[in-house]
Amino acid sequence: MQATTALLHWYDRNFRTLPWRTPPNPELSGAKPNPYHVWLSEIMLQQTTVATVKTYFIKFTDLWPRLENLAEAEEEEVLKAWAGLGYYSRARNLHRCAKIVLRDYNGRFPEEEHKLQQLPGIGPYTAAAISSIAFNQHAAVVDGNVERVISRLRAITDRLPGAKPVIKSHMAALTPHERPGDFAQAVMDLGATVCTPRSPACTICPWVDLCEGRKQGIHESLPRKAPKRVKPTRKGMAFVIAREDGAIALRRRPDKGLLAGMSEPPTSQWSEDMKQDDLGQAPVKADWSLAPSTVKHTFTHFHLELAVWHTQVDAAFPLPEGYWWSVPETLEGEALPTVMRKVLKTPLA
DNA sequence: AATGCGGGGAC
DNA sequence: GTCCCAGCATT
Repeated sequence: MQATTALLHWYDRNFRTLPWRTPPNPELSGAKPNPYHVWLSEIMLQQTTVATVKTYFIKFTDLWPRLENLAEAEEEEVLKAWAGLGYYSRARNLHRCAKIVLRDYNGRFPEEEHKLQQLPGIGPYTAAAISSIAFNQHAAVVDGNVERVISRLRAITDRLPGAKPVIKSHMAALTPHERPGDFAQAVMDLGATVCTPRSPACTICPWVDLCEGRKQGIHESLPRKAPKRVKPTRKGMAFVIAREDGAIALRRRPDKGLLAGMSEPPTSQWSEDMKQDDLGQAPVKADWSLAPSTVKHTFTHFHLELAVWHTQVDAAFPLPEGYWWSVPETLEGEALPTVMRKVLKTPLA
C-alpha cells in the first residue's frame, strides 16, 4: 500500500530515540523490544506527554529493572515513585497488573490483544500498542494522535468519540502485516511532530498529497469533538501541622476517588460555597495562623483554591488515628500529589 | 454515551 | 485563560 510504505520510510528517516524504544524495523536491526519496557511506557504515556514520562520511566526501571521486581514491591513504594505523574489509579493498576502477569503468566505478557485487555489498566489502546510494538502482532492502535491524523487523512467529520470505530477501521486497513508496531509508532510520531492540533506542518508531511482533509481545506478543524464543559471552582482549607523539628503531619487519602491512596496534610471538605476561615474544619485544636497566599490548582474537572492554615506544636502533641509525622528528610519521598506539594511549599508568613 | 480521574507544556 | 496529551474504569 502506497500510504503505508511512504509513512514507514518517513519513520525510518525521522526516528526519535526514546528510553523505551528499540530501533526501527526489528527484522533488519535484530533488536528485540522489551515487553516490560513497552508496557511500562505505554501506561505512563496515557494522557501524559513524552517529555514528562522520560524521567519517571528511568526512575522506575532503575528502581525495578524487571517486572518481577515491580510485582514484589510494596504498593506504597510504587505510589511514592509515581507521585507527581497524575492519574494515580494507573499506579495501582500497574502494580496489580505486574502481580497478575508474574503469577498467571509466569512473568511474560500475553501477546494477543484480547488477553492483554483483560489486565488492569490495559484498555483498547494499550492492548493494541503492546501487541503490535512488543510482539509484532497486527493490531490497530488508536490514540489521540491517530484520531487526528486519520480523521484528517480520510476527512472524517463525524464527532468523537462516536467516530472512533470508523477511525479504527481505517487504521486497521492501513496497518501492514510486516511492521505493525513501527507503523503504529509512525502515525503517532507524525501526529506529535507534523500533524499537530494547531498549525500542522503539511508541507513536510509524507501524506500531504493523499490527505483528503487538506484537499477539502478542513484539516485544521479535524477531528471534531464535543464541546467542553466549564470547570467550577471549589474552595477548601489545608492544615499544616509542624513539629518543632520540622516534621509535618500527614494522612492517607481514601482508596477511591480523587487522589486515591495518596498522602496529604489534612484538608477540609472542598466545595463551591466553602468558607475558608471555619476552624471547626480543622482536624485538631491548635493555635492556627493563616498563610498570606492561597494555593491554586486545576484538576481534570474543577479548579481548586486552598487557604493554607498552619500551626506549630511541641514534640508531645498527639496526632489523630492514622496520621504520621514526616521529617524533612522523608517528606520529598512521600506519596504527595502535586497540589499537596504546593501546600507544603506555601510561605507561612 | 457520559463522567471522573492529574499535571504540565504550548499558545 | 484554553487545548491537548501514546486513555481507562465505572456507570
